[in-house]
Amino acid sequence: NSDPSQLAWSMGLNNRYCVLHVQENGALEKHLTITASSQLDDLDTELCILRHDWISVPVQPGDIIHLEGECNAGVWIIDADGGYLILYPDVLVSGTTVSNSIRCMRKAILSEKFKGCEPGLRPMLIGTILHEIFQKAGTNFTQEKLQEIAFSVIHGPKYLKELYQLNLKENDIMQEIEEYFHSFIKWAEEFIYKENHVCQHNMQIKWPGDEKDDSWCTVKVTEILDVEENIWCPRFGLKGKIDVTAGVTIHRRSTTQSMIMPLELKSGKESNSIEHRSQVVLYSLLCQGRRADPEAGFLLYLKTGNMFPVPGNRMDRRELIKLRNELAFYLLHTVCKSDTGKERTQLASLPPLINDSKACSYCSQKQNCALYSRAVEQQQNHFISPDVLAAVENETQHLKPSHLEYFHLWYLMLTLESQYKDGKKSCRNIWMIPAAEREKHGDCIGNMIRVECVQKVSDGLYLHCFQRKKGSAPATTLMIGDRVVVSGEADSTLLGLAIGYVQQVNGSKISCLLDRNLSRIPKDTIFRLDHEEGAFGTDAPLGNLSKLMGNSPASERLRNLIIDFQKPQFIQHLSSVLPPEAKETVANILKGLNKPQKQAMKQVLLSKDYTLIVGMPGTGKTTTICALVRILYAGGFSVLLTSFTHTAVDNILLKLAKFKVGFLRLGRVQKVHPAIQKFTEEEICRSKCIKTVADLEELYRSQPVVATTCMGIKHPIFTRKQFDFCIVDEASQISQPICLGPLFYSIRFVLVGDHQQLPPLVQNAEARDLGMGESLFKRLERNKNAIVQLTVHYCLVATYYNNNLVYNGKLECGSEKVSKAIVDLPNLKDLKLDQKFSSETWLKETLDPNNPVCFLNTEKAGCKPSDIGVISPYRHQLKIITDLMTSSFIKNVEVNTVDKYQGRDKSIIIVSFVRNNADGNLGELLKDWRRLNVAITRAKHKLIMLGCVPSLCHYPPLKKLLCHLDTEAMISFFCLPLGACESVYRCNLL
DNA sequence: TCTCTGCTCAGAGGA
Repeated sequence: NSDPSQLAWSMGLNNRYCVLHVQENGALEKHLTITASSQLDDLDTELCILRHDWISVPVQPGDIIHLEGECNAGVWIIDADGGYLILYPDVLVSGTTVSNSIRCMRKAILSEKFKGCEPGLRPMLIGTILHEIFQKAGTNFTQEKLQEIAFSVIHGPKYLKELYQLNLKENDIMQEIEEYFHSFIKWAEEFIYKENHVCQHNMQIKWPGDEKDDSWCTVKVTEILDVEENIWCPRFGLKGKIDVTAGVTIHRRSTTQSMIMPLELKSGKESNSIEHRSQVVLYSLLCQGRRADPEAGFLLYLKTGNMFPVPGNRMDRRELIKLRNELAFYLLHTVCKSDTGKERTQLASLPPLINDSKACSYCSQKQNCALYSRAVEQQQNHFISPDVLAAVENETQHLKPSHLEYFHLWYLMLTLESQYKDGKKSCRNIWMIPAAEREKHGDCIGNMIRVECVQKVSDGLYLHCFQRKKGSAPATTLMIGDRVVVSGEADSTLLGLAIGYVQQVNGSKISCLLDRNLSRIPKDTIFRLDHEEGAFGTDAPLGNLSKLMGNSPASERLRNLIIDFQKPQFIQHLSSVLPPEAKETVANILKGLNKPQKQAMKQVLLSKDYTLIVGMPGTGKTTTICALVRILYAGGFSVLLTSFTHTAVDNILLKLAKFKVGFLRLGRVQKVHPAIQKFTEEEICRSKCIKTVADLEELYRSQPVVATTCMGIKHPIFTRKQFDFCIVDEASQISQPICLGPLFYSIRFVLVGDHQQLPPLVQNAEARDLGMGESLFKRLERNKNAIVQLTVHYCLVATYYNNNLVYNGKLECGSEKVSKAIVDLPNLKDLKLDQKFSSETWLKETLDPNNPVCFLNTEKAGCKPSDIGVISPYRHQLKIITDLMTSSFIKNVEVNTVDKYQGRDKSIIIVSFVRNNADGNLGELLKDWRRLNVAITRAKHKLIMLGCVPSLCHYPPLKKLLCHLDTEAMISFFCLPLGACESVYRCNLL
């Protein structure tokens, strides 16, 4: 518990404590022994007494809390009349989540877990657009102006995709929007302050702290200070966006008061419901993260133009904070360890089911609710009422026990894995760790001021430029394209001002594209830019899992194939698959392929369910996929092409672009390979001037080949388009719930991979033990009839050693030419090695094309291997190599990890094994034979390996490799002399 | 022990 962040802010406004001890004191009180010190042996403790219904706060020893109220002689009293306790204040809960939890806390938690599971609805889109029109109007509410704004918003690029998704045309909603305008204008006339205009509207407000009953006031909005203001408030553990932040004058009892208040817009029915009012109460709390307590806010119904004042009463605030505490508890305690600590971690129960058949029948989370209850909580279900149990059964009756088990296991593994990551990359670092401290790790840049003007790029996209106030910028990992959070430094009221991406890094200047315009913030404000790594979201995989459990034919089919291992079916004859007019084109494409590749094409065409293509290194996987897409395209089929990473997707597209196959690339342009960017949706829309839903529909309809990452399937195109085939490349590296995503949108699928290479990365040991590293590719491999193997390789080096070691001699050589291929080094003769190297024969030998595999033994030399190499298992090693290369002006040599090299190759590869010690300690990374396999199969013509032979021999697979190379006399071993390191990376100059 | 890619977000209404 020496976490320095616990100490920060423990005094003053942010009374942050660690709970040491909890004592129930009868039914009326709970006593917490608390300390503001991080030193647990420190006796500096205080007492916090919880009374009344605060007793129910689920606080435990070890918890971090924040206290509001008064402390007298080391004693805090939190009761119905005074004080608040905020549990886990660093867990920021959004305002809507809290107000959603009023009726059903279980639903609020489920909505957090299964974000984005709910389909977009028409009233929601109308609501969003109305918000934007209102916010853009500022204080100019005339019919003409509103009409003009509405037209540009509806016909602008922002909502085009959403209109497509809901199958709406621009005119369909324009009319509905216009119906609101007279209410907008009515509101403006009543409330917006104008000179020489007597505003006569009065309203009744019972102000917090008013002793008398209601009092009448006149309310005028004098200024719109901000729209969509983003506030993070660790004081109350809340976050949210405020529709409109308004300067308001309130005239009552002959005094006039000016305040900054939140205004919440609602476009639906004028319900004045508890949820709506609660949202405003929460925003009045949230505002205190940035300015003085507004004590109240307003609820404005756009349909009628009526505005209601919502005071932030103590009672309402107290109840909402208690709800927030409970939510934070459930969000944090997702698993429970058994008492013995030896048993498996279990998933915790969610908040209990409510017994309200009407509310439940409308609930958007009812399927997930029932699913979790059946699959996870079944043991604890015995105290549920029979009718609720019946509803749960009914909602999940289409699922077999095997399906519930699959859901349970994956939910648990995903939870374990996300917990592991949450600790390190939490956004709380922004307010808990000073910028200077975070700078040391390269995660942040502080002491920045804004320079130059803010440029509006488009709606909600503003280019800002920051510069270090004094001196140069520190070494940072911040790179172009990284997500950053901009906050005020040393000013806790300016947390999370804007979020965006790094556009350019130029010495001490950094430009960022941000979601908000910061030009209104005082010029001398000092900012910090924090790198937002973003916790690995479980929402995408959980969403896919939830969908897999859905009661639809597509989900049922995938459940049968994936969970129950139903045998994939194939039809008998090709003749019925391809239209006659495509046969010639297909035959031509097939001509360029070898036998197993042709077999793969055939198998895919004959498949009714799925095909697995095992592509061992150098067997032309990319070529095969490319040919497959061309054949399917020629046959008139639509194809969805995906992989986990952008790089892998573009790898195939680069090859495909050479043929006459058009395709649509989805995804953020900055992440796409420059040569492929012209195929992205954004670029096509720009070049073809696509501005209407009809045009967009035509674009989507006209593209039979669509390529994106597995995570890119949230795109609207997938709500309306089905594909004949889905191809997933590098499938052996993708975890099951992610790989599932694209499969919902096609009739058949093809997984391409090689399970002898690296599996999906899993960090949590328990999740790994439970099988989280098993890819869908691996899982389905038990159905042998679905597998085709590409066995003819086009990579010389692979044959030399790897074949017999890993693939049991299955690989055969593609051609005579391949087996004799050597690297072409035309300038080798002319290469004038430095004087000091001329006598060193090892370098010449290493470069000799007739020595295709070399092992440079560093044992005798005692040289630091950290000076050499292109591929290495270790990041640190790569950093050192990169720095050395930069200082010697060697450019364009790709230095990367083994993991990142998977799926790619180069003519010459230098592998640096690094490990060199006497005790045989190899570390975990090199122990994975699959990583070794990847490392040594990346070279097409020449492989140079560097390592300490005696050290590496401690590791069986590597020893086997070395012995094999030795006995077959396929390898050239060289011992390095002292100081030879530098010259080795000079090889790359060739 | 040291391998890391994807993702805006919070809130848009309904009953």
